[in-house]
Amino acid sequence: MEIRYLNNGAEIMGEDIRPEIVFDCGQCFRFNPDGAGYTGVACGKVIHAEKSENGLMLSPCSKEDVKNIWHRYFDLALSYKKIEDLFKKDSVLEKTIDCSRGMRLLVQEPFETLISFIISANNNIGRIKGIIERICTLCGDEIEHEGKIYHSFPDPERLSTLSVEDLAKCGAGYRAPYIKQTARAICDGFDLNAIYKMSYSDGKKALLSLKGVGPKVADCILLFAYSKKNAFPVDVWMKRVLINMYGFEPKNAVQAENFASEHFGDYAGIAQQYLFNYARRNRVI
DNA sequence: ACCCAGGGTGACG
DNA sequence: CGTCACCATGGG
Repeated sequence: MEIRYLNNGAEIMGEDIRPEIVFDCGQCFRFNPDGAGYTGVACGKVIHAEKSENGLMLSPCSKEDVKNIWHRYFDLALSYKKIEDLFKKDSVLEKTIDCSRGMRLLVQEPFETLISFIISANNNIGRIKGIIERICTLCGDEIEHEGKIYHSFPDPERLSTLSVEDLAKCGAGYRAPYIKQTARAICDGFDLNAIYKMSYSDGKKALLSLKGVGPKVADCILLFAYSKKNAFPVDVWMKRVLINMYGFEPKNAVQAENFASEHFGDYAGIAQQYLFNYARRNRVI
């Protein structure tokens, strides 16, 4: 992996990273197609990512931004080439590689991931994005980018200024009180940073104590914010994958962590994302 | 009108 | 421990 710095951007080379896969696979909700690439807000900054001749161009992006933010956010220390080679050994997973090539699990901020996946419950990705956007517009910080105003995801204190009614108006529905209560719990001292150091199962136990967080949402947070790659979230799409592609009985296709760790090893969570992406894009039913 | 979406909660056995 | 009705919302 090599990085070339230009006037206003940084070009990531040596890893096949495809914005339309990374930003439209259901792991994050704040990026949208823009020109030849995607623009979104993460870590309090607006960033545009698009495929370049030699790799992935990030802009605006200084050398310091790469060092302090994007190297971590895009998990650039991890090469996906060997991982894809491993995936080829599984005949089902092998089928997902073509349509998921260029995938990369992001390392997102815990609070944003927590609230976003509370909203995700029994919801679809389009609506989830809309709800989050309206919440950010209400109480996030304004960020100007190329003449447009974007909004950061609010911190726990700012989100707590919204009432349950405000959240409901954003479209959160019955999840509004869950968001309110969980934001309050973080303000009152629930330590999201402590989970970085916890094992997968201890982290899951901690997250499950928060309102609106069940097993699946906890797995998403552990995978997408804390990089716990043994997390294996099972939603309706993954149930279909487990039943139709791996021969699960429907009643057993709820929790599959043990199967995943035995079957996919250290990269179970990444395998999950390849499978999820494949199922959604090919309408596997 | 009905069904579905990156499910969780609370009640009841 | 497992099961299950119920939960807002909007697009297909």
